[in-house]
Amino acid sequence: MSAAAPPASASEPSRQPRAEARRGELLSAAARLFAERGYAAAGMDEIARAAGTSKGGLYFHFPTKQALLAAVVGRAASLLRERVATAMDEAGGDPVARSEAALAALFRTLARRRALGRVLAAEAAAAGPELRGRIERIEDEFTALIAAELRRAGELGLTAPLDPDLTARAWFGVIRACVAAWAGGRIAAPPEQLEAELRRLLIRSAGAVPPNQADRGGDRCPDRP
Amino acid sequence: MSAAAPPASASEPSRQPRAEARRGELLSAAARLFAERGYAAAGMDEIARAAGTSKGGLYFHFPTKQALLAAVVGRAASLLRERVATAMDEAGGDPVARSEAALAALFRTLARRRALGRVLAAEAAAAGPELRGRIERIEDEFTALIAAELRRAGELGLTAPLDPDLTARAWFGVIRACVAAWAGGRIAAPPEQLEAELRRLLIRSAGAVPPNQADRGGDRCPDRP
DNA sequence: AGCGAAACCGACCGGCAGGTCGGTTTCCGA
DNA sequence: TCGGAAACCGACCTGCCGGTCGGTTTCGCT
Repeated sequence: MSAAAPPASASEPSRQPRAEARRGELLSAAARLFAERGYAAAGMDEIARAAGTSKGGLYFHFPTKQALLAAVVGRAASLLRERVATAMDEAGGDPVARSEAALAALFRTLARRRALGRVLAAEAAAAGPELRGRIERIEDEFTALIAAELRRAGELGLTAPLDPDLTARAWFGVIRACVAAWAGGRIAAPPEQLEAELRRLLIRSAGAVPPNQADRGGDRCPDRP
Repeated sequence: MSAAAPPASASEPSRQPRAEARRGELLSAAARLFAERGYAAAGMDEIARAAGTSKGGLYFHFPTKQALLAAVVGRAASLLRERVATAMDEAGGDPVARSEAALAALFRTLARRRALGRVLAAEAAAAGPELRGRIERIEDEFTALIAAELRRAGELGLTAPLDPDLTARAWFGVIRACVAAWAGGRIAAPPEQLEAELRRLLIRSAGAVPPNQADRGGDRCPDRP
């Protein structure tokens, strides 16, 4: 990865970029099939076919099936990371607002691409302990991100007394469960409405002052009409 | 289950009861191995060995591997059903108390036998669509149970305005996520403390009056010191 | 054009695990 | 004691799927 690197001019679809693009297609197809039929049930041949290539072509890019799954997971994690970071950046400095933004970004990203959620939530666990460990690490990462905001919010007196880590974990669980139920058609509401409802629920669970009312001070009962 | 039933004297380990007992052992071993190594990775021979029997003996009781998993899931569901029903019964008539009790029973049962949770949460999804459907049905069942209480509580003015179904779903997700994290050693707190913290969190998320304060009337801010 | 490497193909292999089956043991009722 | 059925055993079979490999096409570069 040292000598052969071209000048990286973006408009030149030479060797490396082309491979990269194919790699992406393969990952998409793999994610879809892993989600639809499960890790074990999705065959390498099937995945290759679905991506418009062959088994050999697939094995040219990924040395093993586990590596393929790991790549799928890694890419999903990167996407989530990026979306969440952007959303938190745009939310400004208020920790409650930042938490809300992070959760919303998580929700939207997972809701938009249900395959991603399924793979992260279930399939990866069935592929051996090391993958399971990686998934847990990713979950811990986002949990810690939110917990940090919650801790700050608590110190500022913006929430009820609570355990930030546990609360963050709980929130993550809520997002996952609701996205899963919604993706499975077991919640009829449109995603925007769902998101709004969830936002209220989560904020309430922290006993938090909604960010747009924070300047009003200590009123802790925002939900009373 | 109609003609062949013996007089059911509990002290007679004749044919049927003996088989039933072995069946139970097989189910336990299967649950443990499915949880530990995953559905795909756990072999029938291995399961049989772990239960102190042989492959043939195992196949005498269960026609196929999927059937075995289905039985494991079914038994887990029965256990949960029973525990939750009992807890709700004992909680009396107050819908908030009943919800709390149901959640607590869910939490305790899942926390006590982590294998059960893993199988329900992850492994079953990897074993084909029909099993996945059954799991979803079970989840829906408990969700509906809690949603009904929440709806009643809402009508009685004991909660903030909320969507009962969504809230119940969210609660279920919280339980699952926290039990999973705790079972994985990623939450250090002892289960009792965890349970208490979760209880507070969930009640707060509904904007509910804690049941022991319900008679005091409309005060909706229980967490204020 | 033509060369070399990257990218791709698909027939084939080998092991593994789910499922089978004939035989054996265990147990109960008469 | 004995007959027969339920319960159990484990060697064997078989299809499937992850992985391999020699060959072929595509592409960039000069």
